[in-house]
Amino acid sequence: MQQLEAIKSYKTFAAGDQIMWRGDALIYVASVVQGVATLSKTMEDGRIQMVGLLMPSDFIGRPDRQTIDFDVVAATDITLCCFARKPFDRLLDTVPHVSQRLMEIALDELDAARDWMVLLGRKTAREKIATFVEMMVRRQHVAGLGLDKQPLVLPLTRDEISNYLGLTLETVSRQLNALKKEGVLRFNDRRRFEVIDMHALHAASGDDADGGVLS
Amino acid sequence: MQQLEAIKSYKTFAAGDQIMWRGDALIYVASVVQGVATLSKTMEDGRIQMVGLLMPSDFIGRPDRQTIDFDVVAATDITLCCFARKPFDRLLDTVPHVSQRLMEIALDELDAARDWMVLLGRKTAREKIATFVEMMVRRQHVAGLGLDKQPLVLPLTRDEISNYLGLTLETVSRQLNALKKEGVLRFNDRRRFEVIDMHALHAASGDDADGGVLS
DNA sequence: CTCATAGCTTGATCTGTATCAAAGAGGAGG
DNA sequence: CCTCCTCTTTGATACAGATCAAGCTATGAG
Repeated sequence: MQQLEAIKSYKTFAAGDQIMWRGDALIYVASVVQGVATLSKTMEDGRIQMVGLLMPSDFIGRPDRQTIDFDVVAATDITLCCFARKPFDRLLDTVPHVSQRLMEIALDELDAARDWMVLLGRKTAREKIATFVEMMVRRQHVAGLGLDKQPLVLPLTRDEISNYLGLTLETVSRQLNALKKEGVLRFNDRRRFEVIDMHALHAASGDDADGGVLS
Repeated sequence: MQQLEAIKSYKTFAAGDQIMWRGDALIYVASVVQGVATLSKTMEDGRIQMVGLLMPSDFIGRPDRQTIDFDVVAATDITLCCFARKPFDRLLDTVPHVSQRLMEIALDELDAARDWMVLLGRKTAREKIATFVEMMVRRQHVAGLGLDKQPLVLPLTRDEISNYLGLTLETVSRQLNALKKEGVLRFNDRRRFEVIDMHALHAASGDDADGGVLS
């Protein structure tokens, strides 16, 4: 792993910056140190679908692939820990443990993508929003913060959320405000919120009871 | 690779048979020799979303994962080439080429899942159907059949297609018949069809011009 | 402090797809 | 050849969410 240390460097981007363009050569791989980035695809006529959300500890890059097929954009100010592609690939060939870890990451992403397919194809607007908020809660807890760290942050605008969930921004706004009115969420400002009724939130998500969220 | 030969066996299933249940221990990995199987997830209340379609040459199984999180069902009669899990895993540790190939497969699936997310989240019913039919054309060509092999087969019922595309069976039926009426497709029976106007089909898919389908 | 602007909310209306309902094939088994 | 039974088609209607259209509210620049 000392070899990895030798080739790493940090890069920062401001909120809104494009980190990589669809079709770009993948000249480095990186992991997110702090901040949030979005992976998204745009159709010819401008319709956008987010296909992933990168948060601290997430990884960008794919062994043996030269390009990526989506845009990567900084949603907030973000710091990446980057490894130049060439030496990283060499490392893969020599250290089996690294490539095993990458396989795990790829399979985790695949599982997440499939869960998202259920959300996009079959869930109602309400269920989509509840699932999204629950995910924000879970991921911000995992990010080393205490279990009762409140308020939490919505790292995306209403418009970005709508592109993640396959909705319009108006529908996102209405559903979020409905959850507020019902006393499930409380907002300090547009970005900062607290979950008042975790049980109701989960019940609204359409997911199996006790997915282990509260454990 | 002789080691792989030594541990393989064939299994067949009839159309409709459940091949693996969600949560099942993954006691073998397999590749599809012939026939089609579906991967799908069912919500508590019965809503179903297909998250993948296995056709000849596709692979089931994931290194280092003990269970799967979706159902695998035979859509047609199907033959699998199976490898017992334990010896297969041992092989992974000793033959790097195999695990590289598995990584490629996982990344291909991830790309496919992300494309499907765009379809589910942003495409209209018409675009979904056109994309699906185009995919059937492409995959049946790849399966070693001549480029002009017609008629082609729809290996799924209208109901199954609706679960793949995030629609209802009625909408699938209507859209398919609309394409027929417009002279884009021709049906011999419910399952066998020909593409009359490939260009119109592609134009209706919502995908970028010339995705290399016709080349 | 004031303005400009990007993001958000809220209301009215429209529409694509779901839902509900019923009847029409096609194939398998007797 | 008839009879189920499953799959499919087709029509009528309902509704969730999109679209269109104002306003509103933070925030950052000047």
